[in-house]
Amino acid sequence: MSSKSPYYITTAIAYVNGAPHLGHAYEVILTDVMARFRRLDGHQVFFLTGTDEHGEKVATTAERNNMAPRDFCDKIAAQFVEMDEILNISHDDFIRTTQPRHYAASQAIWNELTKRGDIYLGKYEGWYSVRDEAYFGEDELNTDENGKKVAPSGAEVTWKEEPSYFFRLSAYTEKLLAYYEQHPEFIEPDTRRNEIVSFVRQEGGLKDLSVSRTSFDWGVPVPNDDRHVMYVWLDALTNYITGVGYPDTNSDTFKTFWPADVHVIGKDIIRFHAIYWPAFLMAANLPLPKKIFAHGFINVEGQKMSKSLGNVLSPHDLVNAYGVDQTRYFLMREVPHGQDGNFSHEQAILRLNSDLANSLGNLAQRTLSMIAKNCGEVVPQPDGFTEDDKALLDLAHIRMLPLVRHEYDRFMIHRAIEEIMRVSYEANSYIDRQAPWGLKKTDPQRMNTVLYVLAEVVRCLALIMQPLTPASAARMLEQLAVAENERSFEFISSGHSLKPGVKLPAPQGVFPRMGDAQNQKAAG
RNA sequence: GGCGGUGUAGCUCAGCCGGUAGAGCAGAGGAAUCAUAAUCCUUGUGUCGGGGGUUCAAGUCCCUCCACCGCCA
Repeated sequence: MSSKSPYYITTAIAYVNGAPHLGHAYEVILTDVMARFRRLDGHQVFFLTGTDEHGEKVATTAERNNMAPRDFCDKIAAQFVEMDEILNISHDDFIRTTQPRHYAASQAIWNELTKRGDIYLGKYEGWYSVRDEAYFGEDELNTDENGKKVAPSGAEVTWKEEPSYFFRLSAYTEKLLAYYEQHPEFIEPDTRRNEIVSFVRQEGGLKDLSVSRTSFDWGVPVPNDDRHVMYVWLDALTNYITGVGYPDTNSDTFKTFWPADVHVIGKDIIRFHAIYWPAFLMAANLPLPKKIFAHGFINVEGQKMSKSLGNVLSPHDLVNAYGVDQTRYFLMREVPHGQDGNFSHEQAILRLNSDLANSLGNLAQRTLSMIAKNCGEVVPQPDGFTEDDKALLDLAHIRMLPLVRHEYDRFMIHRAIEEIMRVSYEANSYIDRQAPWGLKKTDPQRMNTVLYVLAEVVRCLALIMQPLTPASAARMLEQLAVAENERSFEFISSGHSLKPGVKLPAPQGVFPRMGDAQNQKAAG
């Protein structure tokens, strides 16, 4: 197809402890938008998402629901699969850590680490919190009102002692620091990298990491010692290589796609991805992913989403209220690169109306309906372009894509959207300046040219909107009679302009205005 | 407590290596009427968190203080 480099992008795999919420939706949409952009831009893309299903917490939750862990996981995993369908996610594979292929990969990497001498048997003892899935030092604990010891999170802790395998993380302190130094783009945004570097630089360096448990059995068995199951994070992180065929490092997928171009994750799990994962990979003698991108969280009406506040939004709520493409667009538009974003119904309506309905949707509609009424329902024949025409066409054909691509390269989707909207504004300004409705009587030839220019700009806008609003962009392209195999970004050029005389279907509005009805529905 | 970040128009944010502030939305006025009552044009006197310093010149560099956030302890 093209000589552009393959592109491997992943979401974090979702922990199946609970149902999908808006945060999961945001992450998978962000990743999907990036994956679609790269595909349309000529890259061979592999987009992996999935679910993380092991660990004591899942086992406990399953038990509380009177379900076997596996059945419980099946149930929740199905909800994530369903969410991806609803959100029109274009993943190439959906991995579950309970799949046989993943057991094979996890045990293989374990064996590699062992072979390398980086895993040894020791003993873990300390105060353990099931809820946090973590041990705490005596000095980290607080005392609650009943005089009981609790974790910093407030979770109950119990004294536990268990034999455990350890990963020699301490041996990687300097190697990791050197890697961060040599690859400043490895962790983004910068503020997250600063945090990681200062953590790794801590006095005494990194401590070895407990990587197995004997106190429960819901996990991948440790090879040659099945009293132990592997630590969930070692198991979970390995999904990124399982997905491309590990342990078969000679497979086509592995050779093509590893190392991954980017792991898209939430800022809360940066440490696992920016410290543990590269250390594991170094130990297994595998190349490291090129980038860890940590996104922020979505607040709702200015407040953190939380069950106790009762303001948890499900992806379904938004999709029902605004539509799939609108939900995708709003989240991408309103959450700046790596920062937290805010969702509010008022803002959603303002944004969706002003960007999608008023500017872009209306531009397409006014253009197409004038063509339908005045040009015999076919692409009009242009007749010589003026400077004004050329300026707008150049913007759409030549300048827009590089500007947008530059922002995508940096995960600045909100900025990319601004660049796209700028073109839409320019086109609306042009249409008023040229006033084709007035030319109808005075100069029909010129009217045809103006409408042709507009239709051509709408075509380019629809093409570049595809990653963000795939279904709506497709509808716009259908209305312009653009064939499905002519929708990649190489068609954003004057060389692939609309052919005059081609019959066009009846225009239909693509981005409806949101009114109070939607607001009510969403709030309820 | 340590490290890092943020604080710029009503709202969300841009402002690279210093040269006396910008964009979108919202608001106001006008034009137009092809279109989803959508569009276009015009319109922002903001102590750029406070104070001090360096400089001919500082959101933009230095110091300090305040507020908020993140990571670590």
